[in-house]
Parts: sequence; C-alpha cells; structure tokens
Amino acid sequence: MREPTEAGPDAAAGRGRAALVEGGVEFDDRDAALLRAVDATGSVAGAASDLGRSRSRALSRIETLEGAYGTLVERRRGGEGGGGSRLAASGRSLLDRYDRLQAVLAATAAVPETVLDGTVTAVDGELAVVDTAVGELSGLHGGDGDGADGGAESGWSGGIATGDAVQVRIGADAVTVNDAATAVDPDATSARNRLDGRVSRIDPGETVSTVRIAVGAAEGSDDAPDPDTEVVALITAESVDRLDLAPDDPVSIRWKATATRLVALAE
Amino acid sequence: MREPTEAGPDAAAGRGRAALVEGGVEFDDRDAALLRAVDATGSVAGAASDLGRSRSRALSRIETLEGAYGTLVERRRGGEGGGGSRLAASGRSLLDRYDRLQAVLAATAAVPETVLDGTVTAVDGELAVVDTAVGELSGLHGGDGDGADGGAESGWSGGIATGDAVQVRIGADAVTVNDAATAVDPDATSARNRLDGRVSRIDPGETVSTVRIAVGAAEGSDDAPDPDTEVVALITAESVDRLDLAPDDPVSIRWKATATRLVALAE
DNA sequence: CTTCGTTGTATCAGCATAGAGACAACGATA
DNA sequence: TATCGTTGTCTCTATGCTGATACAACGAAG
Repeated sequence: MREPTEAGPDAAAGRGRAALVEGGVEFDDRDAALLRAVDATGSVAGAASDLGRSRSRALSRIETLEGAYGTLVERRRGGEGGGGSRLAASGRSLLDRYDRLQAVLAATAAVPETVLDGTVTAVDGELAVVDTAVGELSGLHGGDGDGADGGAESGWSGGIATGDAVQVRIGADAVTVNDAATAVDPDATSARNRLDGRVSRIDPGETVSTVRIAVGAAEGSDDAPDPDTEVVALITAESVDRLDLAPDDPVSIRWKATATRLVALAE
Repeated sequence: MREPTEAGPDAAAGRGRAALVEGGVEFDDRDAALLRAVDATGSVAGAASDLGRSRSRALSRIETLEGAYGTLVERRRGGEGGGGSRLAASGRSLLDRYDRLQAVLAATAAVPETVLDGTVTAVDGELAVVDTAVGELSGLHGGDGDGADGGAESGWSGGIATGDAVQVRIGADAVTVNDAATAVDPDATSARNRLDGRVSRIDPGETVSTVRIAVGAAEGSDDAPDPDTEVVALITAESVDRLDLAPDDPVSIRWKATATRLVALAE
C-alpha cells in the first residue's frame, strides 16, 4: 500500500510516533501493518509475503504479541486451502485502539497549542492552580499516584508541588469562544477557566480557522496592551461566521480545567 | 542496562509510548534521559557514566540527534576541568516539547473517552458530519492532505469519505456540562455539538469526577430509555457541587467539533 | 611546560533481531 | 488415498546496535 513516504525527509517533520505498550511489548506500526495484512490476505504467509517480511519472523512476532495482548489471530492449519488465519475480534479492536491513539497523536501534533509559564500556587489532588501572566488558571497534572510515567528512567516527573515552575498547556481545540456581550452565567457551566480578551488575528482555513485572542494582563489600561500573551483557539469557519468574529472584537473564552495540562519545566 | 522494570506486568498496562520524530530520527525517552543527565553532570562523559551507558555511544547518539534537531548540547574540549558540555537552549526547549507530548499522551491514556460508531454523511475539508445513534455529530478527521501519517507502512488511512463507517472519539475532558434549565444561546458559543441527556452515574474522585450522561436516541419516549449510549464527561468535583449534579438530573452537554476526532474503522 | 579530564575518533567484540531456508504436521477437498 | 498450501518449529546467517577500549587533540590552571 501507501507509497514510499518513509524516505521523505520532512514527511514526518515535527510529528511524533506512538505505540501501545502492554506487558513490556510494544504494538508498533509494523505490527499494525502485519495484522492488517493478515486480515487482507487471510494467512500469515500471505501477509508476510505482501509486506516483504519473512514468514518465520512474522509468526513469532504474532506469538510475542499474543503473549502480551491475548489472542489476536485465529490460526488454523490444514483444511481448505491448506489452512489460513483470520483476524480475531480482539485483534480488530486492538487495531481500532491503535488507530484512535494514532488519531489523537496526529491531532495533538496538528492542533496549535498555547503554552504559558507559571508558578503553582495550590495543589489539590490531581488538580492544581497556577499563577500566570493572565491570572490564575487551574489544570490537571499527570501525577496520578506513581505509575504515571511510561518511560523507564527518562527522569520525567509528573509530580508537582506548590512553588514549582510549570508550563500550562492548553490545546487550541479545547478553547471555547463566546460572544463577550452574551454573558454566560458562570455557575451554569462546568468550564472553569475563563478569560476576556480581544481577537488579535484570525487565520482562516478551509473549514477550520485558528483564532488568536490577546489576553492582556492589565485589565483597565487600553493604551498599554500586552501583546505577549495570546491564547489560540481552533474554531470551525462556520462558528467564526456565526459569531461574526473579526480582529479587535471583544470576546470571552473559556476552557475546562480538565482539558488543561500542567508540565513541570526542565530545570 | 535498563533495570528490570520491563518485567512489571502492569507497570505500563494500557499505556502507550510516544517519541518525537524529525528527519527520520526518533527522540526517545532514552534520549531525554541522556540530555537531562548532560544537564545535570555538565559533561557527556559524566552523563554516560551516570546512566551506565558507554560514552562513545552517548556521544554519537547526540551527534545523530543534532543532525536532525539542530544543536542540542554545547560541547567544549580542553580548558577548566578538561572541558565539558552544557545543554543548549534549543536542547532545553526540545526537552520541554517532549515533556508536553508525554503529558498529552498520559492524559489521553488516563482520561476516559466516549467512542460512538457512525456513518459519515458529509465531508467538508477537515470537517465531517457523522450520523450516530444519538444524532448527527461533527468532528475533525486527520486527513490533512497526505503527510498525516507518521508511520511508514501501517496502512492507517486518515482519509474519510461519505458513507464510511467511522468511530467518533470524544475525550471526556472536552465535554462541557451545562444546567439544562439555564439554556445557553446556541449562537453565542463556538461549541457546536450539543446533546440533552440525564446524568446516569457519577464516579466521584478526589478532586475530579467522572460523570456519565445517558443520551437516549428517542427523545419523546420516557419509558423506553436507551441505556446503551452514554457520553462521559470529566468534571472537577467543585463543578459537580456548583451545578448540584445528581443521578437522573437533566443536563445539557456540549463539545467542540474541533475536539472530536473521527477514526476510520478497521474493515 | 606539565597536568588534567574532557571531547573527538577509531576499532573490536558481543548481543539482539532480522531474513532465508528446510522439513514435519495438519486437514478439507478432489 | 493423494494433493495442496498453510501452520508450527528448527537451524543458519547477516545486519545493526551497544558496550569496551584505546589514543590523539584540546586548552585553562598551576
């Protein structure tokens, strides 16, 4: 399938790679391709031949995977056509799970993000409050107990304590833009982080637009705007039209604390 | 090396592993640990010694990484202490970027998700409308041109066409819960997907609660509820209190189309 | 000038993973 | 019963990565 894209130098520029891990065994894109080929050809031998890989390794790889993920391929030897292999239901759902992970990763790579530096002022369980240039924001940090880090000894610490310097990451797909005039009762929604600002720029896309909202730290002074802090929001072009958004329009943005990730700064 | 952590059966159960990719070179957790050790010890030799890795490999690995990511470590030979190495600013920002990716991946693994099956009814650029059991939902699919897949020959197709069977993935951290009574003007917000339902269950957490909202397909019949389709929302415990949520309460939920991912079903 | 510990560079051996190939076992079908 | 192509299992070989080791180059400090 899929033409030789792997050679392209910037084919995966700035992107990432993700794999499922279970029982110490990684489920790779190679493994996904193998399962798909088994599903397509109806046999492990045919799959290996299609992919240009050796049959013995393909089979032993499947056995390794099944040792960690359970039955993936129903193999039958002898019989019609000499036997064959079918993708088991659990194998299919594993593929779906892998695809979802891949989609999420592609999304986080494709969707802009806002990163603010701040200092932790309070920690309450998984939730923490961070003081930033635009005020106090609340978000989640990864320290759910201990097993939060997948890496072995990467040294990455999801744990966060009061006073720590952290990055506040807000995905542009999590930010909701509201008309400033139509104030929403803050008690009626579960979106807790709320800021007022002005549209500073709109990058129109085919169907999705990127809206940058300048959120000045100072609230009273109009002649001393802080152009430094901008929050990015990803909005459908239809919503841009419906809200009639244009540069310099006052807007109110909000996003959920549970959609905000806190990351400890290196050093 | 690599102490026997891989034996832990559920150490990384259900989790994933992510790495940055640029120019065909992966930035691993091993690489992150290496850069951190360089930063800590002030020399590549010391870092390799700390990690129990060979110095020559560590150095050549850094050179490989720098070939793809640019200068990461400022090395100096001779002089005070015989020389040494410092983590460059770009190396530090790369580490931060890696940590953000890691945090996002950990988040998607830790945060519940709602997965609905559906059929694509319309495609408009990156946006698509899907017909599901709970009505029409709109979301993004990964087919931004062609270079969307990081994997080489995984066969994963982000492309979507009308009539395709897809999974609709909604992260629980993207769903906003509103009081049903306080209706929000649908024209005043950029959140396009909107459903009415009833709270079916609340799993209280320390500071974050998981709320399940039953979204029946039939709207008029009360005695024939569809217990099958539930949407999960991740809400801070404070918001649960503020909205006074309890099982069987009518609520209105909404989430952005740009926070909804469409994934082609395997087969 | 000497000392020092580091950065550069090269070579060698060990190990894990890959493919290549061979052969027996299997069981429905003709 | 013979045929067929697959699964299951084995051995051999090649390749790439890793660690181990050695040695020259470097430049500030003493």
